[in-house]
Amino acid sequence: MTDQVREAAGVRGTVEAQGTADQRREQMLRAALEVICERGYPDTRIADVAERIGISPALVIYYFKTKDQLLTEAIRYSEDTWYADSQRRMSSLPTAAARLEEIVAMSCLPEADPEPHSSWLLWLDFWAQAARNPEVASVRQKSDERWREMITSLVLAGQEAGEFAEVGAADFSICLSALLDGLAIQIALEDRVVDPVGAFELSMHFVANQLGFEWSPGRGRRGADRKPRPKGR
Amino acid sequence: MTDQVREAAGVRGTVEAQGTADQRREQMLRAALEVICERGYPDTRIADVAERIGISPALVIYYFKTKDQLLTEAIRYSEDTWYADSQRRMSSLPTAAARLEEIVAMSCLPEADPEPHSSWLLWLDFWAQAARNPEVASVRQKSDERWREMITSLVLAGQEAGEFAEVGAADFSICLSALLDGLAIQIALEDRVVDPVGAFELSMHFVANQLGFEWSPGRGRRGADRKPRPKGR
DNA sequence: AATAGTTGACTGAACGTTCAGTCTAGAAAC
DNA sequence: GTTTCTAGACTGAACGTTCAGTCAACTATT
Repeated sequence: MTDQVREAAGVRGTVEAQGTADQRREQMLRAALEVICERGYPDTRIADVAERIGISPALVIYYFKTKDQLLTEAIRYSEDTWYADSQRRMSSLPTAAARLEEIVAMSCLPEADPEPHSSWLLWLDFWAQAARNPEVASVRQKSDERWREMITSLVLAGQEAGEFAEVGAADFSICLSALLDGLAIQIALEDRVVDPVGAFELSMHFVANQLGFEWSPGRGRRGADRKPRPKGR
Repeated sequence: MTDQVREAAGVRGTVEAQGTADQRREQMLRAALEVICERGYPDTRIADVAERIGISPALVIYYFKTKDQLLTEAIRYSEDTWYADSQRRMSSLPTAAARLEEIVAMSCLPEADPEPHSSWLLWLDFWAQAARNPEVASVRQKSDERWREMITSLVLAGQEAGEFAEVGAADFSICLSALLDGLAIQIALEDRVVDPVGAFELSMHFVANQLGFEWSPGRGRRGADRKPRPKGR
């Protein structure tokens, strides 16, 4: 886990004074995200973050003036990472339908998150925090807009290509993103009746139904019948 | 506000030693909910709750052994109140469609919440808390099951009455509740593009579309064009 | 009907802990 | 030799919880 850092640092030991500082920051941001996932946003202490990467708490304050800054930047970082990742995945897929499916999969299925953080729980804290912390609120607003725009333009592209029916793209994006958020809650909270795969298929049926194309669980994607996810926690 | 207590206590001054204690509890629970809405679950201090009703913090601990107990009971209380309220509303409506509409309205439109707490934000804290607090988690699980069962049985009833098309009631309830949760997030966070009325109509279109009945915004309900909700906060 | 005993609601002050942030000074880099 | 990075000790404040005791209202006793 700490090897990522060394790896990313390159083989050369020196020359990277400026690089090193940036790496330190990222290292802390990642650590912060891990702690937030485990303990929750409000219960995340700078001492936890420091301990996780074996440095002193004072150093965390040295890099981020305050705890709040560390945490809000961590959230921003997570947000950007996720978005970049989704862009990367989109770009390698041919049809609008496939891209939409990928988006839905990213929201429902665990698997290939950006690295080890399972991040689902992060959203819950993220939302709760956005309610009172203006900084976080603006990150969320932007993130949500980005997300909906992504869906919207995907739908429009699909419609131009003749893949999708002519429904209101804006309304559809609001609907789908809300549905995915709602399902994400259940998944994050490990609800007994809403498992990731079920949520994925439910969402895809909704999408296919609304946009008027055919979709069935099997397909090229490794989707439907994955390994029987670990049940208790 | 404090008059509720006197009112509920009845005109008689004495005899109510046992009643008084229960009222105190409820008074504290309500105060706790108010504070949670304002400051958020983790930042709610027992001193806040005490101050709000003009008592000493020690008294709060006297009634609830710990802060945690106060807060979890407050959530349970809120949950039960909401559920009871929804039941009450259901019972006075004739058709399954009308009841479903009422449910959707309760999830989207502010207006007639159980009293002053606008409670939307509560859900966000509720979910975030459920992620790590087992006590809260079990309250949420039950609450969600109740909620979905309510929808399910409503759908089944509507189908038997010939109001609705024959779709899978269980899947539909998962879908609708997720959609409503997702929209609730946007409403709570006052997202620029998802206002309560828009969310309500979006949901109803979804419902009507899925269940195959006609629905248009106007109707008997005072729904669509209400007073132009206060924008900033 | 006055007195003493009992109980439950309630408070103020204090304790103990936890934690974000500061301060000082040493080590490393340039 | 100055700047950057780092750690350890420390501080100040916030806050949950404890505790000893007050006050008022009943009950039982005489």
